[in-house]
Amino acid sequence: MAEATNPGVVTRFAPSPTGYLHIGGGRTALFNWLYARGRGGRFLLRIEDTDRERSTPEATAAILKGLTWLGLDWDGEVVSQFERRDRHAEVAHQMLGRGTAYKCFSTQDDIAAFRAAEEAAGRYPVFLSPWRDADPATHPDAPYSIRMKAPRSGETVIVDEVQGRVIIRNETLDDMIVLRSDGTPTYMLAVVVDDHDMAVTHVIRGDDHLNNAARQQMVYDAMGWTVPVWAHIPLIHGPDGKKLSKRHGATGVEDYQAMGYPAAGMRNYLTRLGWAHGDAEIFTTEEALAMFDLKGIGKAPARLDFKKLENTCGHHIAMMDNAALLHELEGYLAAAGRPALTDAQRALMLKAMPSVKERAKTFPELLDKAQFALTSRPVERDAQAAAALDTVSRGILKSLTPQLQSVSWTKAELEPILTAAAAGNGIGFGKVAAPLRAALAGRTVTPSVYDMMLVIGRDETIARLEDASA
RNA sequence: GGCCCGUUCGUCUAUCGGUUAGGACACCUGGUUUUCAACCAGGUAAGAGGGGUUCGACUCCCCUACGGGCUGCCA
Repeated sequence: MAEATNPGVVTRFAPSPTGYLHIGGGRTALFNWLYARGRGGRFLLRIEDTDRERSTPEATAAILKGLTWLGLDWDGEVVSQFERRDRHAEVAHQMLGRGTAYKCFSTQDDIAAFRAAEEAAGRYPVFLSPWRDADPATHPDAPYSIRMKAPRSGETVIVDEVQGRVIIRNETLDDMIVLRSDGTPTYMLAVVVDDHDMAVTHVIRGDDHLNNAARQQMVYDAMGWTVPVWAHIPLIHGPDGKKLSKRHGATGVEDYQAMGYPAAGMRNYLTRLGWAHGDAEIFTTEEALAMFDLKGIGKAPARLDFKKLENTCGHHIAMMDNAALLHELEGYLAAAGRPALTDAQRALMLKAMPSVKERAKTFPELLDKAQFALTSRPVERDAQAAAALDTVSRGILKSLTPQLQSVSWTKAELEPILTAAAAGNGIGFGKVAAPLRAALAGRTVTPSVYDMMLVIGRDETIARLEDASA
């Protein structure tokens, strides 16, 4: 273990339910999960659904589905941030009582006017509320928001496990609103209250929150709460180095499932993207759990590389258990909207697995390599296969069938027959293998001819040879 | 505009002041082979630019360039 186990660790993943689970979010969740689980700690899930306009139950369901597919399980119930709004408001009022927050009667129009005037003058200062130090006796009977009374001088230091010491001068930060004039909490307040109440010890999230951390830390301080360990990780970029967006194609975790990448491979790849532990490249989830630490996270944004993703997935498909592979393959079929396997195909697929899994990087590829087993007579032949079945070849295939009737169906018994056929016709084995592939699979690129014969069995083999030589 | 973060082979990265700058993916060459894949052996390829500090900088400091983020009564 890179670090001692620490059952006291509590991490969380806190997405906004405004779409499906973004691949970057999936990686953030994975890092949190690895960190907590690797230390015997807890991993919590909170849905930040305070934006009622954009939050949907469908999005929440999609996020849970994405996490589940990735194999990331969370402890306890999923927390809805929206449902905790009363608690947030309570804390805002406690801040008022502590003198660390104040009522602000400036309207949004006032603020907009202030900003417009400052910008016109070429300045971009923070908004300073005239109500910050106002005598409560002068408070009008009007709607107000609650603003944090942030320090106006000095600096806030964020000690971050990834970013190091980040110093923000307090004068660059305004008195952020913690409770809106309609009584609803803002995100900045809600995250802090929730993380505190949920006893989160390590906040591992995208570095787009790094600046926010300073203001959030002020809330911790204002309430006298313990600040969690911060770890702001760089975002993932597309292959062109730009922030990952729709135009890069796949951005949702569900897209990757539908493209046929195995979850174990995704976990490995995503773990390794922006994190390193020496030369470790291909590892199991158990190994990742043992190795993962915050120190190994890089500060620069990483780009998605599909070639490496595929290579990583190929290793995982090859090392996966056949039955587990079949099960996940069926999950892929459903996710991709492809027809499910019949019982017969399922049995054949399982039988074919050892001969195809070492040559596939994705599920579509696995299916394609196993096409010989999943297809049924009459076998459809592509152009090259048809060309391979010339008159001479058909004659050789025809001469083969009687011999195949009686041998025991093992590679050891089959091999002498085929090599003899080649030798008898004065040709290399490759020249016999080509028409055999064409007859058995309808293609010229297939797994080993012996593997195919053993998987589909004697009767099917003979029938296909007869079809081809007729 | 202000503030914050980043920059090592094409890509992911190792290095934590002294290395022929290492590994992986990709790519190229050769081998193996029953086609393809896999596999084996080689190879091409890197510390953004400029100043410092130091006996010595990829490593520490400053500037510039480029990229990203924040700058909401969004999250």
